[in-house]
Amino acid sequence: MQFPERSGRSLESFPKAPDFAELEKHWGAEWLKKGTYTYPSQGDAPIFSIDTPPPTVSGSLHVGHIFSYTQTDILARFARMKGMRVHYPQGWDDNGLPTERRVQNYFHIRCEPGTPYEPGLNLPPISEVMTDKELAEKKVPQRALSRRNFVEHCLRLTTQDEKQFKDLFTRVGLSADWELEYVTIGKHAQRIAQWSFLDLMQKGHAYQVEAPTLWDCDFRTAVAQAELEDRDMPGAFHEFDFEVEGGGSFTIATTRPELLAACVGVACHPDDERYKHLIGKTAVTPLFSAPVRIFGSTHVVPDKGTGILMVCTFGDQTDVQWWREEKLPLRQIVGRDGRLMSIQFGTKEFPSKNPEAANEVYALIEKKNVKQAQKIIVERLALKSAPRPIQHPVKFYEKGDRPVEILTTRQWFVRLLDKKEKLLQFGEKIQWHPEFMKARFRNWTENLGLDWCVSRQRFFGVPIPVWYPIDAAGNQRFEAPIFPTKEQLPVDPSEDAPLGYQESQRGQPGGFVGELDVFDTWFTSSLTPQLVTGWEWNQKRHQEMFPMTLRPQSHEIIRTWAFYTIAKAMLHEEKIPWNHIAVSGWVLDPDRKKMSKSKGNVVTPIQFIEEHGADAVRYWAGSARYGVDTAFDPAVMKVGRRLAMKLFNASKFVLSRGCPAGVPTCALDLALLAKLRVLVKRVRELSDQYETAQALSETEKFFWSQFTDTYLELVKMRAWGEQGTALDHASAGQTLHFALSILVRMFAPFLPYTTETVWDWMKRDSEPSVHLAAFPSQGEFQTFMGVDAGRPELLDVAIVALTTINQQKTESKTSVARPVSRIVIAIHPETLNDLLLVWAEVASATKVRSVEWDKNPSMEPGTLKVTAVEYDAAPIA
RNA sequence: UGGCUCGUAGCUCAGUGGUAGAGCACUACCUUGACAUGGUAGGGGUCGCUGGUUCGAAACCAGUCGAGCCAACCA
Repeated sequence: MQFPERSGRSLESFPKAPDFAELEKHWGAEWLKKGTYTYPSQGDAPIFSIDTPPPTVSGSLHVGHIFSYTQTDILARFARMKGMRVHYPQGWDDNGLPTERRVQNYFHIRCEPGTPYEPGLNLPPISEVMTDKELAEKKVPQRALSRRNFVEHCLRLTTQDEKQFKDLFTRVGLSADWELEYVTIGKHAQRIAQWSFLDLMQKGHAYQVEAPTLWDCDFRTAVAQAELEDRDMPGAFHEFDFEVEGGGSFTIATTRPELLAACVGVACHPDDERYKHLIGKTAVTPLFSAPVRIFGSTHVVPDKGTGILMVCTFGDQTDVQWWREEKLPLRQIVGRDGRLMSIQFGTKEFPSKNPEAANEVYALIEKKNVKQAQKIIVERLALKSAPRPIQHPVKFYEKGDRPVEILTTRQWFVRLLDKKEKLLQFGEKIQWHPEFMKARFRNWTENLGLDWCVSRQRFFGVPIPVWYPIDAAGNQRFEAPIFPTKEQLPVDPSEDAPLGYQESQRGQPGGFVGELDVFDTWFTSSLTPQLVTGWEWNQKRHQEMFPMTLRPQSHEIIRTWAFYTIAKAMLHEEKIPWNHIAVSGWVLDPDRKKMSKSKGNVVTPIQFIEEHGADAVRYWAGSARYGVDTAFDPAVMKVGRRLAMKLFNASKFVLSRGCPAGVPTCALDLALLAKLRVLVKRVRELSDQYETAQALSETEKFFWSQFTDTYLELVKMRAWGEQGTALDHASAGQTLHFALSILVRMFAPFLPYTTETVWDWMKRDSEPSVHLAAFPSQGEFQTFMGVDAGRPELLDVAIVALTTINQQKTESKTSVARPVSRIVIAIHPETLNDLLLVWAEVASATKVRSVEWDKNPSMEPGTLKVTAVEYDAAPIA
């Protein structure tokens, strides 16, 4: 079957130079209008569903967003062109601490539950009211708002931010289906998250407990293990003596002397000759004279500090472990605000052999923060030596400014520690791209130390759907929580009353109280697959789409997002959430540091889209392999722009030639098609394996080295109809149009604007967008030209001849357009036989009028050498 | 301390057993009827280092140095 006949289009009818900004605007609107990327909910074609990362809506975008989201888009476009039904939603993660903090700063407000609700309150951004300088000088406190007012302001700002994100994502050509847009604070997301909780409760995976919990004193909330990071901080060993009951003493070393009042035990290694005689005896703390038990533990490292140490509630996680194992008492002194609480020595909880002295000392540190308390305690202690400064890693909440404390609080947990093996098995069932990223998941899962704490003492989040009854005596009965029904969801227990109660019973004896905590933001984020399929609220779609096809994400959140999502799918349905996970690398600044807002090295993407065009920016993103960190380099965008420009110009040439009726018959044309056919096969395979950067690289290489720089030059005269027969002319036209159609579609996933423009020039009215066209296939070649009769080596030898003669001209410092009156070429006889089949094209492209062959069997086959050359006139001086 | 990744041209990166590659940058030349946001050519690398396997190693193995990430350690 031939390529349909059509006449050429005059060159003047094409735009002289493309205006990328204009094209982006035009096609962006057109695709939206025509629903080009709308999910086809009907049909038998396989589904390609993407669990897109909802970016944190924090007001600023950087090139890293564009980088990874474009890589996903490229996969989506490949799948769509391969005939799959692509389900490509885009969500926004607007629930959580980063948003809360941004809202606080933006409006200069804070949430103070209990503040009366002010209907219709609509504060302007603080920047419109006063300058940063005024704000600092006047020390204006943040305005306290009710939770409802606060959440309203959060929503106002996130809506505004989301529009910015959407504009940028649209501009860069993401083929997301905007009808599937979602937000993680929306009603639907709340319903999904709360249902997840109820399901976990019912299956016995969730529990609440009053237990040591990681706590951030600034945000005043519990945090999870996955949200911690180590920071290297200065500290100091302080050495001082404990007395032993019945005589004797020993010296302990600690970096946290301020916790002395919270000391509940002393530990040494059971084999340590220096201390093992003390095991079982009772020590007495200095200053507070509290009796504490001395015990042995193999966890103690004898050559660290003094080899004997105090256990406090709680200095670190080892303390928690010892506290549990040794059943030590609880003496908590640090409060939720990071200050020392009021306590009384000489009580059952805080025993002391000298309560008066103890209380006197404690009065000095009461209500002080940890740092101040340390200073005071150190001054009072009889230190054995000057504090010995050290540099040590300290655990911080990743968004916090002070080290986390460990406090005993009532929190909700999801039980995971007993399911490590199963989680690992589920991780194995998923295909990781690249494969080695699976090791990060494995590593994290194997080393998991705590169950997942899912409750947060914050305001802008999904409320935990629980109430607690209040008994007749006015006690809250946490052990008897009341849950909503599925139909009630979503609920806000602080505003809605549970079934069977009236709102007036809130806080009353015999009534109820609503849970105030909200979920960890990952609790909702880990449900994105359920959220986009609809889960219980769209069971048909959920059935056909779960597990989803692909989760794209970056590697630093494998331990959170990927991990929790896998855990949730496993706990709820015993399924993996997706069949593939593709992990993108990071964008590094030129010094190879990760770009991040806190480092101030962030590059905003819009300026690069303006400067180089969206397709050029996409080219940069598409050039990077999955899992590989890439230094930010605008030079790559320039290359992308050059490619787009070349595609425009080559298309103009081809389309200006017309496409006469006929079939490809010339050896050169058949050779090109044979090579193109191999490329198509290769690129289909590569894209199936998520190796899209390689697919782009090979397509691009072919385009430049086999098509524009060479074939187009060789075929020109024949395409103009100035060489060969009418059949030869038709062969050229057919080949050019067919090859262009193939190449345009192969570039379409990478350069959607450029290719759509070219496709628009070449397509018939009835044909759809290039992005809905079929990706090139072997079958298409079969239909077009039947059996593959092409000999690829003929194009190779023609290119070698063209290059060699051009090289000769360059060495002569003359124009390549200069006619050659006579040339002598040394060549292997067999190579000559091939070259003669395409010599007419080579001669016309190099303007050689007369050639003499020096057949030389000692020449390397496939090469040739110019031994003499004469030009028409003297070289230009 | 353990796990993973990386080390190739001035720069950004391809290349997993067979004569070291691309683009950018650099140099020279050329306005030729798709394209000067172009074209034709050119110079430039002991593939971090040391051993080993192999006829043959940038690639495989062992070790080593350096960089990054994830975790462990946190008294």
